[in-house]
Amino acid sequence: MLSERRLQVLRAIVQDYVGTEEPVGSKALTERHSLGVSPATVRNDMAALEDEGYIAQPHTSAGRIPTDKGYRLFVDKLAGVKPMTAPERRAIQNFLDGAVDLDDVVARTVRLLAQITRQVAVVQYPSLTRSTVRHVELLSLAPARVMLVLITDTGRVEQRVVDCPAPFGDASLADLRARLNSRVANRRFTDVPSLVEDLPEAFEHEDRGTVSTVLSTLLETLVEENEERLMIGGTANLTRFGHDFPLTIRPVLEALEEQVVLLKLLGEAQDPGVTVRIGHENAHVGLNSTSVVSVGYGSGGEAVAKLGVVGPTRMDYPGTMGAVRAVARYVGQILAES
Amino acid sequence: MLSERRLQVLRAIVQDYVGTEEPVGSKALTERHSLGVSPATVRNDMAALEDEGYIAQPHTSAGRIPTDKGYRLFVDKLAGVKPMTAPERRAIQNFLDGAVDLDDVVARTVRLLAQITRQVAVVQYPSLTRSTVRHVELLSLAPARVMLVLITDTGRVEQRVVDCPAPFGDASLADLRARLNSRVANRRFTDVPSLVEDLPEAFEHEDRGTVSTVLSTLLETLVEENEERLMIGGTANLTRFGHDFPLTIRPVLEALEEQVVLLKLLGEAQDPGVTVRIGHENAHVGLNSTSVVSVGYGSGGEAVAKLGVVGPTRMDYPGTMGAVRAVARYVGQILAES
DNA sequence: TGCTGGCACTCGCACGCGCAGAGTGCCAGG
DNA sequence: CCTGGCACTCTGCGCGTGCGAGTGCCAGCA
Repeated sequence: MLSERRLQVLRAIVQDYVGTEEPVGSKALTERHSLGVSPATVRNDMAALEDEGYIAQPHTSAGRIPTDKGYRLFVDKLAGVKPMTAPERRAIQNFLDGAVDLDDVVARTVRLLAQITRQVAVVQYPSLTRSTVRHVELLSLAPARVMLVLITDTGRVEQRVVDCPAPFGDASLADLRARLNSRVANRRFTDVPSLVEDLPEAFEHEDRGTVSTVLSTLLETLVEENEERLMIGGTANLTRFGHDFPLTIRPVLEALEEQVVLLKLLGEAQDPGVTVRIGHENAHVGLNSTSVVSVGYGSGGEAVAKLGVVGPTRMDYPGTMGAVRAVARYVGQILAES
Repeated sequence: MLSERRLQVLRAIVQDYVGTEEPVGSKALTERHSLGVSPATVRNDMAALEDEGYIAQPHTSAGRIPTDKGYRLFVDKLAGVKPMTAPERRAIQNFLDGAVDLDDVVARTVRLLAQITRQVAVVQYPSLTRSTVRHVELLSLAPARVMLVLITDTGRVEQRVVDCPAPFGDASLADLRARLNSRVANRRFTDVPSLVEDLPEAFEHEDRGTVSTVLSTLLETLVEENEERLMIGGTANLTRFGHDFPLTIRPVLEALEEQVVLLKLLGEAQDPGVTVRIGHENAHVGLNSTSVVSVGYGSGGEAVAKLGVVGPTRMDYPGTMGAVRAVARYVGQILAES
């Protein structure tokens, strides 16, 4: 167990390193933080912290930098979430209030997050699986061709063109539309399958094939998790990463383009609050030198999607966590209103 | 006017520089290209080319590199478009054929372009203004709230929520839907305003306000050019840019995030064929060290949107132009089929 | 007139060196 | 258990040097 002072030393190291981006030595520490002890004592503490794996020195006779483990301890025990100031909160709200539709909300959120955290922002579109159906619309494109439009409570719209096995009359179409909506409107996606199960039986024999086809397309759309989209922004902030560019930045850019990777990354974080994954805690190797700060957001009490930022492990965790949390909160509000 | 051989020398310089990324000297030139003359002669030619501003030397006693003007001449006069090979074309087609909807087509196109050209790919979504209306759908969300869904012939879907000045009955809604569609279905966006102008007059006085509101929202959606979206990919390829990273890459990333900038960039290119903008020909300063190769694509004979790549001025122009043209062609085919 | 080989010249770059500065570990004393 | 002192170890930086690539120019030749 580490003594209280040693924890303070670790905290000071993290803070200084985050600020200066340079390895921090014992002397500088005692000067900037009033620890009440001499550099020599701090050196002993640092040696102990290094033994425990919380800090490391890039090379002999350089200062120390925190390890992933050190950051982890810092985040868990040593630092709270720094709340946004009132003006900041107002600015967030104002900026998001201008959004006209879902795409715009997401786009603005990404910009905003990237701007306040000065890092790469990732915002997942409100997920289909957890939301409810607002409306299902069926349009006849051709005698045997129907367009299915699904509108969710978060304002998201998905459309699919369905090729029917047989021509389908407008009357039948209207019938199906009405029955479908009366059953599934305002129901959760997960409930839909059982709700429409017996729907084909209500139709003439000749129409049943088409109805089944439409229904299965609907169900596919509902569960199609890999259709989950996300938007990223602020990649230019990656240039503030470090000095050893190409090697650091490249895998990160590659990982960011793999939406699957990002979705998985966000999905893994199951905490109700802000989740932080530091360095090697990220499964994807390209992100081993980054930290991901994410949180769920949603229109009601429940989270329908995630958002977060990707930045260097050397980041301002309290500030970033505060920003992420605040933005998520306001996005949730916006979604609830619309 | 430059002699034939001097043009050949310029061509050789461009080709070598693109290949090696290093300033090319007179000796290396005569070795790699059979120009039939000695290095000394080539040196004289190079001096002439430099006087004319086609090439430059980074510092005295280094080889020459092409200037923007040199690339321009190369593209205009010295190099054709290198067509894709048959296997490459098949690969493109196969890859694009798997797409399930418009988003998927665009996403696949971006990946594909980025992969073949090894540069940053930009694909504009099929533009609203030039396409035609396939269907307009109206859904009642609440008594005085209507959702407007616009479906275009390219498969694009736009939706807007309209707050009505007065409650609007389901019968009126169905009426409006029917009238609207009979007038605008399969018409070009530009024709829509005049087609719906007198529509409110067909309704009861109490509904006219709502009808007007819905119509003006529809018109807004149609003309809302800034809603034009685009998708970019392959940003990781920026890391192959050069050695002096942060300075070069940062403004490019920033420019890429400014969709407005990119849209303007693509919009400026009005050529029917492949357009190349080299270095300082790009209005945006962040892109002064890049070249943009773009081309229009579309489902019919007419271009409905643009796509292209952004890369270093030192790029393989013939190959890139060939790839861009080929991809655009196949995307057009896919859109026409669906 | 235009091409060629030869030659002197100019730089940029990589290398090696030495020095200063920062930071450490250890130890003896309070 | 803390502190001041001391010897030690690195890294980064400035500097001078040598090398090599590449050039420009010139005189000779077809």
